[in-house]
Amino acid sequence: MGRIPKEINKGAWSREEDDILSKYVAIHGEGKWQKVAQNAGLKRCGKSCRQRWLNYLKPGIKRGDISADEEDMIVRLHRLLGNRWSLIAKRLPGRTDNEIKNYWNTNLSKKLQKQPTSSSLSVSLQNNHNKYGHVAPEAPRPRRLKIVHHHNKFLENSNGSECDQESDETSIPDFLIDNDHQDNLLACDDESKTNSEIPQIEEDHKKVVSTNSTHNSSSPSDHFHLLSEKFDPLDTLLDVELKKMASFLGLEND
DNA sequence: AAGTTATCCAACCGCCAAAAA
DNA sequence: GTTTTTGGCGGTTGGATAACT
Repeated sequence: MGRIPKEINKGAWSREEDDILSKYVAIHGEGKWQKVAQNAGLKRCGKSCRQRWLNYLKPGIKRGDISADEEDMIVRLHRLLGNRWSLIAKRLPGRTDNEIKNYWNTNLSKKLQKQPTSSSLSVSLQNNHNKYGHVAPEAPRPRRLKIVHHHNKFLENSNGSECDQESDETSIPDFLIDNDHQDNLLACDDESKTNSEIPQIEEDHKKVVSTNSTHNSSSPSDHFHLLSEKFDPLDTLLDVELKKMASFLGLEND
């Protein structure tokens, strides 16, 4: 890890620090956070700068007022993905993993705990609270999946620039790739939730799907997209995907 | 009004994989 | 091939504030 400067600030960021960081990133772009901290004259470690930027300063970040639809999405995604807050956050544009994690720990976990314990989710939640009321992992977390990086590129490139689908990600199971593109699947669970509530990210997704269909769309992932658009068996598909993921991660018994 | 407890959430921490040297 | 650096992630902490007594 990077060396920590002799004198670093900790705790809440001041407005001045925010301004400095915002201006620096606006000029020089993101990345090389250790250098950002040094060159911008911030007495912060690089990680702190990165976190501040990604969670609060970056344009497009929403704060507070998580809607019922977003809440519903979080619950469903958590059921599918567990505590993969970053993956969940990617399905909720403008929301950060930290915010979702906090929201889960302070609101949803309690809410679900109060509900009847008919679902495995509720049961697992009840069994996984530590002394702070936080949710502990339901199982030993697998190592991070490279798909996260793949997805970032995927989305970034889908808004006009060239797509990175031909990168060396072929070793990644298709179901994992599809798990990163389940907006349709999740949105169509409830007919009352129109697709209009699925924001820009789905538009990106649709572009990608249509792009795929222009060449060969016979891959399993394409079938999945087609299925999710034609049918509405959300729970069944979720279960199937959950099992696939669990199998891949070696968590079949969870 | 004052003290105590509970809650929220921004920020920190440690771990790890990937990239760079 | 090895070491170092960087970036990303989820868990946890602790200060601020609200709610309660």
